[in-house]
Amino acid sequence: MPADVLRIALPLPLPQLFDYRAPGAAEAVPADVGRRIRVPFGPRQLVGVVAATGPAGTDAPPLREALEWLDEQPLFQGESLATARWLARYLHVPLGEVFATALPAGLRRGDPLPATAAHGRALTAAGAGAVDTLRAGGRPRRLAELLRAGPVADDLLDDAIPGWRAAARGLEERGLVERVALDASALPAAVQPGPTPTAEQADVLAALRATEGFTPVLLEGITGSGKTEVYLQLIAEHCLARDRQALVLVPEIGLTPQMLGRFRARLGVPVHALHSGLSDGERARTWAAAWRGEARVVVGTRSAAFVPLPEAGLIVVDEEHDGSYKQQDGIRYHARDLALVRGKALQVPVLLGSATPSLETLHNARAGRYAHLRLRTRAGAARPPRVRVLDVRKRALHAGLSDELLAAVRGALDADGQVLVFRNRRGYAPVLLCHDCGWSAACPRCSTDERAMPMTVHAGGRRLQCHHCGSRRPVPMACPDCAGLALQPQGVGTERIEELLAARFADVPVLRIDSASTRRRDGLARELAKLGDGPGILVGTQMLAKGHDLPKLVLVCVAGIDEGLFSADFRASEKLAQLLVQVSGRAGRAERPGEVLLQTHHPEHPLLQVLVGGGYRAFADAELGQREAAGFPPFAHMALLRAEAKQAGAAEDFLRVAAAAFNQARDGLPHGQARTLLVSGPVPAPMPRRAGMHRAQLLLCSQARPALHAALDAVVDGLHALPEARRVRWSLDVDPVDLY
DNA sequence: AGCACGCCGACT
DNA sequence: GTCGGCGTGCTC
Repeated sequence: MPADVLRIALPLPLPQLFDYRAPGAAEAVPADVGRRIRVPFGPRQLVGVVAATGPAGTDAPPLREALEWLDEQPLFQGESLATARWLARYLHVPLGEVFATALPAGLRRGDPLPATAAHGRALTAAGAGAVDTLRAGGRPRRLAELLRAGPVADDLLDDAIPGWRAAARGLEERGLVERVALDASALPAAVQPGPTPTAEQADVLAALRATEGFTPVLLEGITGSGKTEVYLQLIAEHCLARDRQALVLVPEIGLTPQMLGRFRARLGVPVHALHSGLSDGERARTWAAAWRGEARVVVGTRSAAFVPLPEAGLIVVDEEHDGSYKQQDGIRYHARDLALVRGKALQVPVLLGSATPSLETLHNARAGRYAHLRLRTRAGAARPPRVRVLDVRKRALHAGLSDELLAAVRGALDADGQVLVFRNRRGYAPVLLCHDCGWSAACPRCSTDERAMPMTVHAGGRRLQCHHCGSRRPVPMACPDCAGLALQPQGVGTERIEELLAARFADVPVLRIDSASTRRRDGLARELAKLGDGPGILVGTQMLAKGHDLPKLVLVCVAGIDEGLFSADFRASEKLAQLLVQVSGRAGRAERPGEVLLQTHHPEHPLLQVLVGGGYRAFADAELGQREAAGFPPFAHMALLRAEAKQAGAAEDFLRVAAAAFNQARDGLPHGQARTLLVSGPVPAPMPRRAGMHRAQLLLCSQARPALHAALDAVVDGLHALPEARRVRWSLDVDPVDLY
């Protein structure tokens, strides 16, 4: 009988596994599944993960031998292996790409799993007797004195004695100091006591304590109601006290040093952060520490949804509605949905927290699939902000701001308060227009069928930038069409608002916060520190909707949301409502009452009426009704096949063939299911030309998830082999959030 | 994907 | 006369 082969998942956009002989003429055994391995692949080498072992195919040519094992133990095992398989099937992407996405960069490249035991230094017996012989005041002496009380962790030494490593090396050579591994549980556990839970928090905690096994819970709590306090208590009780691990997912801009500090101070165990600002080495170490069960609390952004949890006790998804949980390129997974699938497999509670739950989650809660707990009052003395809609029709506007709004800003500053001015447009002005001939600056590489995309004016009016492809050029001296000198920036972006406010309120600091000023991870904290405690103004985009606490913020002004009220995207209303509620929630967190001004030309718009009159719940009720009537998610399920090509027409050609295949697959479905599957397109993408590529898409929609997935199962693998596929870049987005 | 092979335009 | 453009094909 021929020996079994290794069936390996490789990080390639190909649907199949690749077969190899085990390295060194060894047997391939089932225990190899989940181990990383280096293999030759054509002229290069790749790192793959063993997906299965088994007999080689009958017509198989002689197989190549894999080069080397990279792990003794499988990195994927049990739940993590099952979840990777599930995700590959659900998203219809190759398993190898899921493994690659689940691993931090270092491990993906083939680095060994890093050591994670915390290390420290200790005095040897000889060292203990020799402390007083060292030169007083010198670094070796200070180090030795510090170690007299017992071993000290390396990272604590970093804080205590800068440059201690050189001193330690000297002492180690003389046999006075040694490097020791520290038991994580032996680290000092200085736990800061938390506040006494409010009555509401106590009720919620009681309900959560009663959960057993997999329990999805929506924790709907208004801003300031103390959701984080509930997470902390639950982690302490449900995980740490029972010797289990906790995973906390936060949105990209929610993971601030402030919030990590709070976790660290309260939990008394090492809290591991996982986010894009870390080095590859740090990410790999945290992943390894979680894999070994050493990391008891992991707080991270989207990709942290993949960390192994061999001793899982709880998963928290904070701000579960946040768009940053959905990966928008590569394998397009949703971290919240992944967390739910893992919670089910791991048999642990999954806590979804938000002041403005996504309609998907609300729908699930209402259908009884999730428990639904609420926090309706702000903790402490804080009162909810007063919201006023400012009708600015026929009013004079200065950089888009009305006199009434500016007067309110003055009032707030005079009362020693801070003000946030929110505008969802970056740059100086969205359009540059020639007042003489009507020419406007457009991006040469991006356009819809009807019109080229306008370029945004930046840098105080000196530069043009395309927000779709990023291309830049200087603002021309004269109109390229008529040579006139009447080029005028039209419309208002955050830069222009900043310019006006800085001129009007020269006595206070005016800070603009946007993706440019906050590229670095600590950028936001740095910027906000400039504001201090005194009166001042923040101008910015949705980056300001969450993140740092701003206790002195008394007034939030929302300027120019009118574009958002009339967007074609079916999720635009939901996003706008969430944004308005989130940004409003920033006002008046401390003892001062806050005020919110919504400046609009459409005060009668139903979204504003419902939101201001009945709050987010009323909005969500109304919106869910409309989604149901229109047959949109969460009452239907979608998949979007996107394609782009340099050649005009190639994307459509590919999608036409795909559409035919989907229609054929639909005819093979049971009648009840087939009727619900709708194949629409191919149609040009909402931005048919972007960065020089021609783009089109095909939308699949069904009320029955099984029908949608049956069609995808039948078609997607075959798309790889289509001749039409060779001329295009294509990708499938299951449960798309954006339809473009 | 990424890499090799292969067949047509402007350079030392 | 070659360097290099990217179309096409293949990877256990």
